[in-house]
Amino acid sequence: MMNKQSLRDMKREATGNALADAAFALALEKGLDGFVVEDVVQRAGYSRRTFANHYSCKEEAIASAALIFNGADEIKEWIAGLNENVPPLEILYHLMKMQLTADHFVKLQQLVSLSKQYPSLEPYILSGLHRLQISAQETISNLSHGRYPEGYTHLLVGAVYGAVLPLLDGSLNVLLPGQTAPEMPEAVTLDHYLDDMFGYLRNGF
Amino acid sequence: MMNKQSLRDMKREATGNALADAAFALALEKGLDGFVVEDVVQRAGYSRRTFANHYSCKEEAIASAALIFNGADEIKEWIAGLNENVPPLEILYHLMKMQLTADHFVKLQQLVSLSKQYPSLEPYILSGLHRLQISAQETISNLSHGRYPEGYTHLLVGAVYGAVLPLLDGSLNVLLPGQTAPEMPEAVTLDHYLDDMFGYLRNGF
DNA sequence: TGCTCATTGTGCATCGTTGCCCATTGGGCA
DNA sequence: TGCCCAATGGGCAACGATGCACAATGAGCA
Repeated sequence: MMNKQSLRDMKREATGNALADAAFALALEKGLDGFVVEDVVQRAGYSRRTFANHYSCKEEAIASAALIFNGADEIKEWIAGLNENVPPLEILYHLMKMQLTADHFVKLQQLVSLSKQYPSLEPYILSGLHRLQISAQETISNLSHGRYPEGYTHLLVGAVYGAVLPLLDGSLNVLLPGQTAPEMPEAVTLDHYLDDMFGYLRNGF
Repeated sequence: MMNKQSLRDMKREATGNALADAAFALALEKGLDGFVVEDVVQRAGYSRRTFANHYSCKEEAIASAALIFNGADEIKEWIAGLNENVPPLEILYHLMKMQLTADHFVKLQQLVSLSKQYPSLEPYILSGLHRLQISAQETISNLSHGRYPEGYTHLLVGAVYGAVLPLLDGSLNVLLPGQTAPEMPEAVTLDHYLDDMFGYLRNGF
């Protein structure tokens, strides 16, 4: 149940994360055109050449920050220790609960907000979300070895990630733990919304 | 006046320092034979092979911890910005003041204490001190380009480092900033002792 | 004594990071 | 328009860190 990946892989991932974090922070501080790649690598403590080894441009690095989860190691361990009998929908439920923390949700919102201001970010964000969905899909597929109809798990994963989308673009008012006053009558908490959506899925729509 | 060494060199040094720190901490916690190299690299986050790239054994790593100064970067900058007209003795004085802080002095005392318990440490500690002396010697030599008689700067540096030795082996009772009660009548503060010794040197013995 | 096993030493290939190079791009300015 | 220069992209070699294999050591034990 220990670290499945080698020290080398862990450090490469740490490098990419550090660069993405630095790029994301700079984007929030100075806007997309308020800094250059040199600033990113200087803040993260790497060379410009190394940045190019990980990302093709600032936008890609910024969007990749959304793929960095706080409890990443714990999530990986949990996935590695998953039992084959756990229903796919419950895997997805716990995965969402672990990944979509309040902190991470704020980060996603900031990212989407940035992409409104700088449309060039959008394709990279979409690409990042897509990779998340693919990753979840593979997790599900690896555990349910043909025990479900073709396309069934894709449908599930697609539904879940589809349900998350309105959380991001501002079409829903989400009440975060720190916030107290729900001026908007339609405001819901993040946990509430997820539970509602998974309720629909568990009841077969 | 910026970082004179490359990013690559800085990181290599950081690796060696992290390994030395881990080895030193483990030696204090568990004794010299209470841990193995594997424990060191695991604590520092490196591989066993990397340890071998830096140190030939535990003892060497532990002793090297004494060469790690808190304000290392500031010291290097100060040396790099030194004026040629500064007398060698004053260079040595400031160098000692910057390197021999109370924290570092405690570390040296712990190291010497360890070497009493584990004599195999001693040669590595002596080697480390010698490297320090060589380093100071080179700093002095590089700045005083033949403006002093042959051997004169060596004499100075040797005298200074000779004066430091009794501080380490317990033959002098040194009163540290945190300590209040000087039960021993001969107790002196670190700064006081250094000032006295440099007083002798400035007066030509 | 001979065996086992943990620890260490070391050679080698691989990979990630860095430094250096130059070509290209694109915006600002004369 | 043509020029300059910051920023970028990418090839290449050097170097540090890693993984792996294997030999050597040495303590503990049958």
